[in-house]
Amino acid sequence: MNSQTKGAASSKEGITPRSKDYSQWYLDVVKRGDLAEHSGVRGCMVIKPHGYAIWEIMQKELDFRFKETGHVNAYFPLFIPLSYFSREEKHASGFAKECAVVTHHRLKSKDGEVIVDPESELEEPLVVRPTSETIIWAQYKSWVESYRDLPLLINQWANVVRWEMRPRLFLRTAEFLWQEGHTAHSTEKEALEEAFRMLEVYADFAENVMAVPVIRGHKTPGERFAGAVDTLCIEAMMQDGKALQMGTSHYLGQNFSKSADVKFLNKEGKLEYVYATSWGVSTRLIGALIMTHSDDQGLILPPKLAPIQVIIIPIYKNDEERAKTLEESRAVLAELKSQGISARLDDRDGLMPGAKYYEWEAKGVPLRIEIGPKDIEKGSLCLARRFVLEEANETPEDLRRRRKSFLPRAEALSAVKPILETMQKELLQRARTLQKSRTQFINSLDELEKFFKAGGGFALVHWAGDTQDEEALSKRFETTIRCIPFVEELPPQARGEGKCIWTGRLTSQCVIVAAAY
RNA sequence: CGGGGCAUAGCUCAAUUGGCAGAGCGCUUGGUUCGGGACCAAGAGGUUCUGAGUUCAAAUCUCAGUGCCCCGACCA
Repeated sequence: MNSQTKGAASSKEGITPRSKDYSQWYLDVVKRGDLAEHSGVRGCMVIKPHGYAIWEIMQKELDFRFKETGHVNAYFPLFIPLSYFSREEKHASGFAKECAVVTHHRLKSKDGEVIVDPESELEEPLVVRPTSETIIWAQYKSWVESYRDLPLLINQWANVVRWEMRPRLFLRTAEFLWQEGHTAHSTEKEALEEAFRMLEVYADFAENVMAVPVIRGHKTPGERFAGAVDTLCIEAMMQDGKALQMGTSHYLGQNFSKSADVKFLNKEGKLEYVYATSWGVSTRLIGALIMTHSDDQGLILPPKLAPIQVIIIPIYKNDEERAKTLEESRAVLAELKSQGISARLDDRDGLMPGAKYYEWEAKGVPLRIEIGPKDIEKGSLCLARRFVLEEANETPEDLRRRRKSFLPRAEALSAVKPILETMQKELLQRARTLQKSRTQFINSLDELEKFFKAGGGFALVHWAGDTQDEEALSKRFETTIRCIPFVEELPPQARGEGKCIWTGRLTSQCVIVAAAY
């Protein structure tokens, strides 16, 4: 109970999650945003239509970027024979504690109950994939013979199961949806380039579609993916100052090709093991979206990810007005659609307009258009934005007023697109400002302690410790080393040499320490 | 998997010492309403998580089980 939002982000800014209990706030946003709920099935969640619509847009945007970088989609089995796991030891032990295993294939009735038929036990248990490296590489063995077969650039959209003990909607559930790319290359250089390229695809998506600023970096050896030579990641800061890993891209070296025995003949006619990468992002991204942008009114969606970008609310007192405003609403709807904007008309009768405002705000719709008799009379439209960037010294009332604007009809219609674009930009800008304001370069353990006691955020520290030092640091501050940022990501004072905060040794390596989800 | 808490209408929760199963919200129907969460009236909705025990009597007490939430360990 000490990871609250006091400090940097205060509720007077209207951007901050209602105070005391960030996780309660999070659940509230998920619920009122109509995104997902826990199902009765242990650790699993139901993604509701609105939440799934967001995922579909994410899929579309990501898939487009994968195709642009030369990848194709395929699909591999859900079940992995247990023996496949024993081929890569580190990988197997990394996932050993969280696997669901199928051992039987039949049910039968006994005393009015349905039981697992003990006679149907499988000769070899099947592991429900926690990730697909092993089964995909078993397949690649028969696909690769020559350097001419490379590179193999394949992605799959799938569900995976990791038997986590503490589920949290979108952030950590027993089953989740994701994409996993698995590529094979003829040289180390090319594979490394691929790993970096895909990390950049993720970073670009996070920042330019999700409006979530990220730090690109390497994981420390202790945090590396099981079986990887190097793990690259993007880390984002949530509104409470905690970090969330949004995506990873692994350089696997020849580990998996050796364990699956995938060799190719190179141009010189020599037999060589292929070089591999894998990379993935999951529905956790939706959790990141929620925790980055939303406020006490509920979800805020960046326009590029909003299944509904504009909601039209007609206002009327009687049948005559109803007919008129609905007619105008439909005309406006058609014009927005012709602009390629995703718009919808809320023509439900019997609900007060105000009730609809609250509902669509909680669902994160970026822009609302109110159409009443007065607008029709004046030939105007009322645009109400879900989010505007706050100005210095602005009162909440001013802010609320500024969210609404009344414009002549034609002007309003041509303002919609620019407003959406501005909102997209400003959401990123606000998140970036928060991230910067809570990122601090720190060079003593005392200061580090103060920093986390005061609410925390990203601490940039010089680090030369090993995995054991890392564990000790984690225990002491209840934080982890999130990543070793690429040099370009660092502010000037964090570049170059400095004393390791833990061992005192001189080092040029700077890391981010933070509490994490 | 370890520590703590909770489980009653769709949701949030009441129910005094063990004594008739309740409210608000939501839902249905009708009417009046509609520029920031409307109002009135009528109505539907329950195996009080499951199983056993104590008792004249259990939502309430006891035991066991299950599920959920919070904290740790683990994690995309």
